Amino acid sequence: MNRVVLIGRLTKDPELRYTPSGVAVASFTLAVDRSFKNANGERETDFIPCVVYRQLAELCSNYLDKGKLAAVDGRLQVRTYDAQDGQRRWVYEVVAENVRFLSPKGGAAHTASGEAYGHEMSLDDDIPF
Amino acid sequence: MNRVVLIGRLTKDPELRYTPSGVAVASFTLAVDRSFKNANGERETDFIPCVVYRQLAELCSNYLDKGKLAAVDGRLQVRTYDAQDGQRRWVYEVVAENVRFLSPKGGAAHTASGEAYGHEMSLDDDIPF
Amino acid sequence: MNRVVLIGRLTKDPELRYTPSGVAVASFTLAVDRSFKNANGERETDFIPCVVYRQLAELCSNYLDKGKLAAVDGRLQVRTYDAQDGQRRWVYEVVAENVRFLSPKGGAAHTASGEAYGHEMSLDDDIPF
Amino acid sequence: MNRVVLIGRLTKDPELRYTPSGVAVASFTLAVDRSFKNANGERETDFIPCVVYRQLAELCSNYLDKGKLAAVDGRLQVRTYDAQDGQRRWVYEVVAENVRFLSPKGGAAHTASGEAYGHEMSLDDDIPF
DNA sequence: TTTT
DNA sequence: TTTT
Repeated sequence: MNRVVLIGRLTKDPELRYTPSGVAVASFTLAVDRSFKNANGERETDFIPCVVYRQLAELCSNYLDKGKLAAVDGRLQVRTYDAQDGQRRWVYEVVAENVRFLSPKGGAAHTASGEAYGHEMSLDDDIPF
Repeated sequence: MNRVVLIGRLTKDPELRYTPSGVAVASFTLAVDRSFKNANGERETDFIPCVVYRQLAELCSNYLDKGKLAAVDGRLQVRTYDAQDGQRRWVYEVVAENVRFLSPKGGAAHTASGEAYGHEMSLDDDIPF
Repeated sequence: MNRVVLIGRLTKDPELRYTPSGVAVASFTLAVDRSFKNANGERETDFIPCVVYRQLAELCSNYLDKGKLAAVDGRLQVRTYDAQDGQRRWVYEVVAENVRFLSPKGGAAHTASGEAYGHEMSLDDDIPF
Repeated sequence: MNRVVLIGRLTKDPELRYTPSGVAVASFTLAVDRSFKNANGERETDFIPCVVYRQLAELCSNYLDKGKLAAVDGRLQVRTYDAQDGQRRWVYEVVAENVRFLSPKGGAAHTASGEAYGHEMSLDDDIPF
């Protein structure tokens, strides 16, 4: 079991890439405010990297951009790689399975279509179970 | 373990009540759209009753009203009662521990303060752990 | 967005049925203990109905039975029906998308196979995204 | 909003430390199996660092050890620090707010008390809301 | 209609 | 008893 739900704002426009086999991959970072204040009375923020695949990646790339609010539901994944300094490094990211666009219509991201705002996007948009 | 996260719109203004001992209790129903379409190509909606206690109840009563979008994080609770026809009946409701107001500022609900929009409200707003 | 995660014990053996079109449907109730005690110092329990479809239904029917511990990850759904007294009634249930069998091997439920204990069962057991 | 639920096994015994001000802090890593198989038919595992504070830290330190199964419910937090090579590095960890011990009684971890197995431990064990 |  |  591995479930993550986040609500936050994109720190930048999503980056859209394609795997060698042609699968769309979008990545972005969510700025997620903590619900409590720290010892200095400040509200801190966690910056959490997210990845999305396939059709949902293209939707995110079309409807989300810097500053937009989104909810992400997915799982926390850890990848490992060997850095250029010869050290093993870890990458933590949330693999989003559903994304809900929460910023109201308007702004560049929404000129293509207003439809996306108002319901959740998932990979299996027509499959009840 | 019992965790629920919902995003939906209020079907009505919240109802605010007080227990005999003076604890504020707000209740409202969230209309939560399903992320998939049914056999007829329609997107169905689940209407999910939510309750909130104490200070958070008063915040919800002030900042939320009919049609507003909100995210709720809490637990699913079942209460039982004996109906007037002598039958045992069950009440299912999500007891919200955190609520995030997602409707943009403006509208009657936000004239009192613009501050609530933009961060999550929880019962322990200053306690890090 | 509609996410539910529960850990609890089955109050009975699961019931396995088939829809007219041949889809397997398993249903069971989870007894989920609250993490806090009530005013009388007692730990209360929520009894939460769950449904599972397709292949996962058959797995649950094979590996779960009364008293077994399980984790369920899914969504909260509300169905409506007209009762025999002419009244509209509501059914709340968690539609499980993933189930993890948490009771240790042994007992009748596990004679068929020991494999299920130890990893989560989902509807798309071989699909990474 | 920032919610994480994990079920996995401890890769080692938890480490218990105290902050200068005397707050107990337990840390451990959960090995969380993915629910699907990769392209080579193997089930991969995510190794996810978790931290727990205060009384819950001491409970974890007493009841959990290497190989034990646990469910964790909390939030994903990112800390930043400057490494000895002068580079900024990020630490991702799940701050557990509730922990449920899922390994059956018995084994060194349970000689102190059998009570912990069977219900969830949280920081506010007697507070209903 | 409830489990350990 | 249902929201956009």
